Amino acid sequence: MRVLLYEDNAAIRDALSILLDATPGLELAGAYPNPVQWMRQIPACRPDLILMDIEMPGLDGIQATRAIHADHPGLNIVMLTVFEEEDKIFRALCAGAVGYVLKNTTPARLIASIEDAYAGGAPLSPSIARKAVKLFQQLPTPAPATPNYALTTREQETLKYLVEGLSYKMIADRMNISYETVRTYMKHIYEKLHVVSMTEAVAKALREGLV
Amino acid sequence: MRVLLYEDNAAIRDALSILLDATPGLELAGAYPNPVQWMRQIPACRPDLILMDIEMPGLDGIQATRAIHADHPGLNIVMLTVFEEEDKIFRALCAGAVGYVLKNTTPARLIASIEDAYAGGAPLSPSIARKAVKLFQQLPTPAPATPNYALTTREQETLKYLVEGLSYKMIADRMNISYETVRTYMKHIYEKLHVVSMTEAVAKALREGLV
DNA sequence: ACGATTATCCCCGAATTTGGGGATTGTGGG
DNA sequence: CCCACAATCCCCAAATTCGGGGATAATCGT
Repeated sequence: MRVLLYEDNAAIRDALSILLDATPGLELAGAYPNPVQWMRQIPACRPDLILMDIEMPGLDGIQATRAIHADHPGLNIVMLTVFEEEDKIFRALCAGAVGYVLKNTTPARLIASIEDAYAGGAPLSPSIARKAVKLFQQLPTPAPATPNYALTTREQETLKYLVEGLSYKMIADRMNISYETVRTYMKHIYEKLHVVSMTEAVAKALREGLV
Repeated sequence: MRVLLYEDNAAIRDALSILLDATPGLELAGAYPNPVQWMRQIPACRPDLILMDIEMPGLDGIQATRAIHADHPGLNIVMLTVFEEEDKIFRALCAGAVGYVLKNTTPARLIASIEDAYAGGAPLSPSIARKAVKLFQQLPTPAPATPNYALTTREQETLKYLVEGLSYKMIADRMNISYETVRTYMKHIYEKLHVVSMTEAVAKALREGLV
């Protein structure tokens, strides 16, 4: 299996080059500090898999992944990075990466991930996998099926203001009713939503689009 | 760790019950042929994790997952099934499952998956992981960059529990730190997020995917 | 016309949160 | 070696929320 490496840090690039080349079954097809020249390098190196850093001067690893994936749909691209932000994970996977491993991964695991990707798997560092799964949960639900909590109009209004971060007093003010009435509505909301605190109510309202 | 099992096939249910109960560190909180009565069973069994079959008479495992996840956002649900269709995988993960393991998994791997899920991982059978990643690539490419609030690890944890609806006391308990420390973290979170109340913090965290 | 529901308001006591201080370790960088 | 910063804990006082009562008036459906 031929591996092409894009990594701007020379020390890391060299270390990985040695590691890859020393591994039986793997062959270092090339190693460059950035993927600007990928259009020439890929045909020249004929890699089976690309290890791609995210932060590189010249051309962003995610953009490069998108471009390469569009041009070579069957080519496996694995992101190799220190970033754990959901945003980057999401964009990298959408761009066509099949794996996402963190740089603190041990050499043995890194090799395993490469082989995993080549074998049709999806190597994701554990913490990454969890974040990726969480991203699904934020997606527009295929089958809405929003439960009916039967909140009255005023209760819904109250909940809306609560989600905006207002306190009981401020809500009372905004709705031109007394503080006590807000309290009453909140009690009803808590019963109907099966929650016992403002935070739970806000979380439930946002997650289920009640606002 | 307490595990609740929903599986309609009596033979499989019994076998898994025995396996789970025989595993050190695991405790079988309950085992039922379907999740119709989950509203009563979950408070009664107080599980840390649920193993959920997909095809069950009475109530579909995915729908049940959606409902349970809406009501108990912090509860880990792992799908246990024979289905490998992308459609079911997608819907299950969107519904709130954190893992998806196939029934041909060995007992040892199944136990490992359960522990993985409880530890905050996302146990996916290899072929499932690849399919899940492919689903991302079919998605539109939105996702603007999220601002960096520079929350420390512990502050992020605190925020996560806050979004789950826990009080300061409960968070202190869960994180094995004192109430006062939680207070300190909350003060920092408020400063960094530019909010002044729990509700605002929760709303901001959810809306900007900080959790 | 009667019961159910909605919208409004009130009290008390207990629990929780918030703001504004301080303090002590340990760690990593310059 | 010193400084910044993360992680941990503490106190006080004020503001806010929560649970469990109760009450009045209007509306609505059968």
